[in-house]
Amino acid sequence: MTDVTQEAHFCQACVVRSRAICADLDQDEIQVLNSIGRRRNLAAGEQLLWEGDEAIIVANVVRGVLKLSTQTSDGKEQILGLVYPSDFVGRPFGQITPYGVQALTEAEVCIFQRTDFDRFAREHPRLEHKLLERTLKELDRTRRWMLLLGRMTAEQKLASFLLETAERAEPSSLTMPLSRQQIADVLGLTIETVSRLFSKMKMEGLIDLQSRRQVAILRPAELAVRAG
Amino acid sequence: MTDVTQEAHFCQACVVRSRAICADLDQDEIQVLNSIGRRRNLAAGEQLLWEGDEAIIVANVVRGVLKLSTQTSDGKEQILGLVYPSDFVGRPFGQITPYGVQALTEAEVCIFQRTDFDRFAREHPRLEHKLLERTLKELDRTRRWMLLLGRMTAEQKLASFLLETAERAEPSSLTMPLSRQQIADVLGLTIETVSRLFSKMKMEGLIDLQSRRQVAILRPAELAVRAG
DNA sequence: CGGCGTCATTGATCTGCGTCAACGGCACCG
DNA sequence: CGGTGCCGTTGACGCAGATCAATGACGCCG
Repeated sequence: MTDVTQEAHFCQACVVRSRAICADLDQDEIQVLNSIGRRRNLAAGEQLLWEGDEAIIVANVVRGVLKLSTQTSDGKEQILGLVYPSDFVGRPFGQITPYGVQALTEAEVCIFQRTDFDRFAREHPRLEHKLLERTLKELDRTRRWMLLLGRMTAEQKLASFLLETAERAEPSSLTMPLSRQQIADVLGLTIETVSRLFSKMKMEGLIDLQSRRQVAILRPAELAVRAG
Repeated sequence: MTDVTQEAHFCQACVVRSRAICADLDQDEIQVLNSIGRRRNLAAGEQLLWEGDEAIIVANVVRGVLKLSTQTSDGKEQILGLVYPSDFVGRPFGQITPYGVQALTEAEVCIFQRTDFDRFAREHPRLEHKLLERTLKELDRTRRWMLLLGRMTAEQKLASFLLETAERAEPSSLTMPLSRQQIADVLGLTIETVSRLFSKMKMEGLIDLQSRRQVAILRPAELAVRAG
């Protein structure tokens, strides 16, 4: 077996193959894509891309959770997006990475040189179409988040966040990939406010906190009411 | 002359032709696109799309300014984006319009049935590519806006907004397409806070207010400092 | 097991912005 | 010209959430 076939084989066994942008590609195309990509493991906390750097690479997420984030000149952070397995990160067709990308958990990504990826994409309309649909969805999600940031109270923000996070995870008891500070950075709040709200919601029986990262949603309907 | 050629002729004379997503299309393609689109004038305040409706149409903006907006269950509005000539509006490849679209000024748009447009786009990779690049840029812009909404003070927000609006318009004296309330809805503030900040900035000599809609930026550098 | 560092919780206080209310200015219209 | 209505401005006040500060709960490592 050559290296390429080995890698192609690897690609076919890829756990996110059917959900990622590569889903529609045929056998030959996958092999080409494979030859320009490579796997990389990231430790929790490891930075994949730095805001403002040249946009050298793009990637598919295979395992783990990453965050996209930026900060104000005085250092306050805002998380712009969370990225889960099968999601795509990076800025194709752009010179500059407009936000930082960092692993929140141990993670695995499938990396491409941006220029290689751009060329491949332009030659494969089906891939570009997938990427377009994904980008449009991401834009919708981001705009919903804007409503949250601009017009919701702290309680509405946290309730919305918990419900959305729960959707991503297995039923009932969910393990938060985010620390309190990171949740605050997602919602445009401070860590103290987030912590107080967790305590309040626990006291009111909406949620249970088995440990700091283990949250159980006890009354989703009531939580939805709080989310507004 | 048939209707089609007339319309094709019309398209070539289009003022946004070179900047809109149709820019890369050749003569024949333009004619096809033309045959499935039509012009429409909108009065200031007229609604083009309603949030939550079926996504029936998409459009290019030819003239005027439109807003994309949504609201919380208790009626507070958040403007999600402003759309200028040559920009694209609507949700291709989606079932539901995720936000309302309303003309802020008298406007002219070039409308397509979404299903027609989707089909055309899938058959014309160059158009899809344009649309992808545009969507990626819009996503970048939207994410920068998230930082503003989540982490900036009222003054930083307004200063940023004024600078960005000035970029869009002719040098020096700019005519705001937005009312005070709409500016507040863009920035996630109240009309009173916006009004107070305008007064404060005028008093400090940063801007001049010739009339309610006429703003002149006197000290852009200082404004940039305030924007953070 | 104990000491240390990190993260989270909780309390006390402050403040930026929202809320409520009154007023002012400009356009429009009879 | 004066009335009417909308939009914007300004002031007084209150509160949600930020800030400042202390304490608590874990995990880690020697």
